[in-house]
Amino acid sequence: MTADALPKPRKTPVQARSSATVDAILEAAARILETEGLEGYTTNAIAVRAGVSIGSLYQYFPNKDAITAALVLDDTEDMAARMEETAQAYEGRPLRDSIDALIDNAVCHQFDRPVLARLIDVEAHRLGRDPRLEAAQARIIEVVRRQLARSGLALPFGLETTTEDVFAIAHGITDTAGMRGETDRPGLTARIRHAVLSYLGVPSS
Amino acid sequence: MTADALPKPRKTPVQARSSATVDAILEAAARILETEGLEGYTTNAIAVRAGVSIGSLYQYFPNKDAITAALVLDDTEDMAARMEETAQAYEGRPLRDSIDALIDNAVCHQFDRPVLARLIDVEAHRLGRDPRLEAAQARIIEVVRRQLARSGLALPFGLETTTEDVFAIAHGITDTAGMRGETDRPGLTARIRHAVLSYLGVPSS
DNA sequence: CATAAATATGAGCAATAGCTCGCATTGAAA
DNA sequence: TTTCAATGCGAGCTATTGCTCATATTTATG
Repeated sequence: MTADALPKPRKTPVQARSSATVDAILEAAARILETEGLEGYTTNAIAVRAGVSIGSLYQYFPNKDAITAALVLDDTEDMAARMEETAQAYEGRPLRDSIDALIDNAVCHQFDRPVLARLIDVEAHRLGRDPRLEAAQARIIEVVRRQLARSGLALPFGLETTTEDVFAIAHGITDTAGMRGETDRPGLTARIRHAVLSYLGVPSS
Repeated sequence: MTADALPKPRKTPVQARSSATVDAILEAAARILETEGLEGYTTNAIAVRAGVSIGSLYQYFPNKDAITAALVLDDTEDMAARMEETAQAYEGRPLRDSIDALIDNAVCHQFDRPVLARLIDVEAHRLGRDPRLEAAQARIIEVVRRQLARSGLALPFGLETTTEDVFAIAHGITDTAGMRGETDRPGLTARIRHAVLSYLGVPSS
């Protein structure tokens, strides 16, 4: 018997094949959420689609919610990284260009997997607060807040509220379009840009 | 044995007490969704909170989804009725006033029970198409579409798309605010009005 | 090769969900 | 009052789900 008698924490992959197992599990979980919805989202189904036994799944995730939480965290951190890269790439350029690029990021992220994005959102709220997730979310918000702060615009409702509303507007339009199965991504981006820029009081191009 | 041997369809209330039972079930279902979320949303829990036996519940609803569907339909039809009343009450008045009133309706509807409103939305999508629900949704959309059509404005993206976006913008902002626990409803209404009016190209008041 | 840690397996358990069905009670019509 | 349909009841069946554990296989290391 080893020195550790705690049954709670699960193993962290150290060999290559176990990392592949974890990846396969998360990938399968995402695909099931996307294609079957919450109904078919069971641990056994995830294991089967991942080509992994149910026992292996539970060696790396203490419970089902941990899988979902990992999915949410990965998704959010990925988004944060993209937003930060985009903001840096467009540094010094006019506000309209950088906002365009950021919107394109958000649309790209949520538009080609709309069902998955929506369910991840729902589950994230159900799972409650998580420090790592909140940190990733804060990074995303910070990118936009900094853009607005540097813009010199007379913001309609203060920096915090305006930032929140810009996200809400973009999220609302993208979500609705995604659920309706719209396919015209450039058109969608144009609509969001118009909504955001007019909200900010930037004259339309 | 009666002439009808089909076990599928359930009874429709004809006496007063059974109508009360159905109401209690729907009320309990809504409250559980609101306070416990989808986790605690079980048929047995609904029956207990309604003060009704599980057997009675299944005399009026063929399955669990039928309860949810009734909840969604009631909610949507209620909203449709309010929107139509408001539109009629503000007929002839300037666009800004009627839009203000309609937004106030939507905010009022979704703001004081944000969790319930969100879950109803999620479930509505999961349940798929239903003619009666789509009819109620169409009534709501029609109210706004008519407002926009009569306004004489040069709409940014055509009548259909603009109507859809106006809803999406209002929905997005309200949803986010509701989930964050914001309590300043007049402020929220002002933000939505600004977002919608600026999107429509109406100069701010 | 020998050994032990890391990894993989899947039958099956405990808990719980949705739901049925036989029977009791209530209400209304005759 | 009698009668029967309408309504109400809840123990418990069936299916499924999250999850465990004893065991087998693979890999790293010396």
